[in-house]
Amino acid sequence: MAKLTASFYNRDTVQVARELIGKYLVRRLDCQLLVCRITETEAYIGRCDKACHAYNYRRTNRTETLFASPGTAYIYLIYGMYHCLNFVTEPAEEPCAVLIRGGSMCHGSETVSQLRFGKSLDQLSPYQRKNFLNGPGKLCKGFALSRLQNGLPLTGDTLFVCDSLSDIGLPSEKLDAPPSLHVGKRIGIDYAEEAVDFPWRFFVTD
DNA sequence: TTCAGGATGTACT
DNA sequence: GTACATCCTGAAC
Repeated sequence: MAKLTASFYNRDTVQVARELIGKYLVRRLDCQLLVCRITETEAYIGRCDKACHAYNYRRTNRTETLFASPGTAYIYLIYGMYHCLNFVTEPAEEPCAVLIRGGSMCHGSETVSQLRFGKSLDQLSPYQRKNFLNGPGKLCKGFALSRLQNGLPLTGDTLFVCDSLSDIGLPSEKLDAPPSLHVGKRIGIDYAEEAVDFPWRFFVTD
């Protein structure tokens, strides 16, 4: 299976965040594959970014994973009940990561529906279908990701990213038009002073 | 369609 | 004690 290697993540964090848009996030759960196309990311760079948990190289139990090798999953609990999935970037000891903020479902929808809502796909309201994976907490819940998966290597078989669905033996998507990439300010970091204005969020619209 | 408010636990001061 | 890289529900429009 062709998955992105550590060298993909071992680069400038903003560049990695931009290039992750449109790639496929794959989660192996028991014998099933859950797959979505990544539609929204944000870059966090510890050496200069007050919004980053490891700003100014602050190293605590929670941020330890951010200092790990590029291509490691950093997953933490937020607001007491939700989790956020990040990919560690740049060389080890540089605390940088890309937050995966949202996705568009490709494969395994029924399982994800059960994980998210405890209901079958055909029992969901239109509102629930529309807001299936459009947020970091939703994506983690739907893909069964929690702190148990913190530190997992993205070069393994449990969680990884690939360029194309054919890389994992699924038929390719046919998109009506190549989605256009948007750039903007990051979300939910109003406390971060000058860093609130950094244009480090990337997303596509449907 | 948007809005306010509450749920919830951990890290850090 | 306070803040937090969020989400859901229900009420009003």
